[in-house]
Amino acid sequence: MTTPRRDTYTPESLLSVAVQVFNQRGYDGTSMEHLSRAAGISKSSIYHHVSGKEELLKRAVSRALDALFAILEEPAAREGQAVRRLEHVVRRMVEVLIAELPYVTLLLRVRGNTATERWALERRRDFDHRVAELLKAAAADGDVRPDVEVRLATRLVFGMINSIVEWYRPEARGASGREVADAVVQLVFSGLRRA
Amino acid sequence: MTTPRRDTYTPESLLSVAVQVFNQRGYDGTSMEHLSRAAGISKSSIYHHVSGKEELLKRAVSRALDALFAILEEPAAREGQAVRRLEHVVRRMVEVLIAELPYVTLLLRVRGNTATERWALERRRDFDHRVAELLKAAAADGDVRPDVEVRLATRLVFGMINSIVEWYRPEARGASGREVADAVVQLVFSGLRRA
DNA sequence: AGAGTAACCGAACGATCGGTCGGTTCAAGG
DNA sequence: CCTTGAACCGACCGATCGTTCGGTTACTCT
Repeated sequence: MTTPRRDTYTPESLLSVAVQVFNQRGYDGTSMEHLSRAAGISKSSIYHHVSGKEELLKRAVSRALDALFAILEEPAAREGQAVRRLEHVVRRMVEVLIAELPYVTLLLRVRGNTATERWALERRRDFDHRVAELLKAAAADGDVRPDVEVRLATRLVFGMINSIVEWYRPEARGASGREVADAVVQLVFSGLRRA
Repeated sequence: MTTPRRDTYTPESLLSVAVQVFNQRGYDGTSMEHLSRAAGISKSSIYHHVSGKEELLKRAVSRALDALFAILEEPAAREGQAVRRLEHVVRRMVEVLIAELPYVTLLLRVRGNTATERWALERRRDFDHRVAELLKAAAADGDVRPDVEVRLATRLVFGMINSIVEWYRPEARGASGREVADAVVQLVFSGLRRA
């Protein structure tokens, strides 16, 4: 059993600092100098823990993507009525987004300038399609209102959920993750579900 | 009457090129070299038309903000029932967002790294508050459902509307601006309005 | 105590950043 | 035709970018 040295950075703990700075300044707007100041170690020391700036980005968006894809593997997302599965996925998306807030925030802001960013965008599209198919299935069951296009509705619902990263702050106890998830489900489904 | 020389850049026509590149690569991820290549003139020539990179940003976000604030001055946004005024503002926000798509897109992505960006964020907050007060008034009238917090609902609705910039492409004729506006109003108000 | 090594540092690398400068091109107006 | 000035250019500026390197510190293990 290796006892960890005290007070020292691991790739993971360094990542949590870096992601905060990335979200505040933007990935491109963040220099390694910014990161070193925020971490309290020298610029060159960062390279002892990670291979460079892009590895930090890759680790961050991977964490977010893994958490999102895990939702689709949950039993409640795989079994039962499509509209029920959709509701579960929507609720869990909000919860995951809040639980992994800084990582998902960063994921939602990548623009595609580097190979890592383009890879992240591609995996995001995969996830979106998986959820869109759920909504399509619910529409085929006749469980959602037919007067709004499925494709359009999917995008608007994703927009509402993803926008949470723009204002939710866990430290300011305005609303818990569950309360936000309830509100989103209310708003989305009282608008979507047939009256 | 001064006849304009043909084929030459004005600050405005240069801006429309620059905003496209800003939106594709991100403001910080865009160098003057990128802009010059996209505009087809040399880097130094850009400085003949505008004072620098930040002026391009300022012009772009100003255009977006002016268009948004103009909505609040429209008669239908100032007179009548609060819930009616709110519906008008929501619909017009979608229309303005689509009409001025690249400029609003850039506005919604500023992070606050420069003075111009912080100024834009401040004006955005002002606008948000003006709309939030409309929703609050509609709630006081008893015209929106009481089981979702006004503050929370405002943010989620803004999130849905603003997310349009992430996927709407005018060239691909999927849905017209009016169709999108209709869908948003349907989704927002069939969830908001008391049954 | 001595060896091994994780953690860290300052200095410097070539590249690129936003921006400046002196000068050239070219079409309009007298 | 000749002057004028808008439009444009290549070369260059100091600063900063992400990254590398040689070396030092400090802790663990024997």
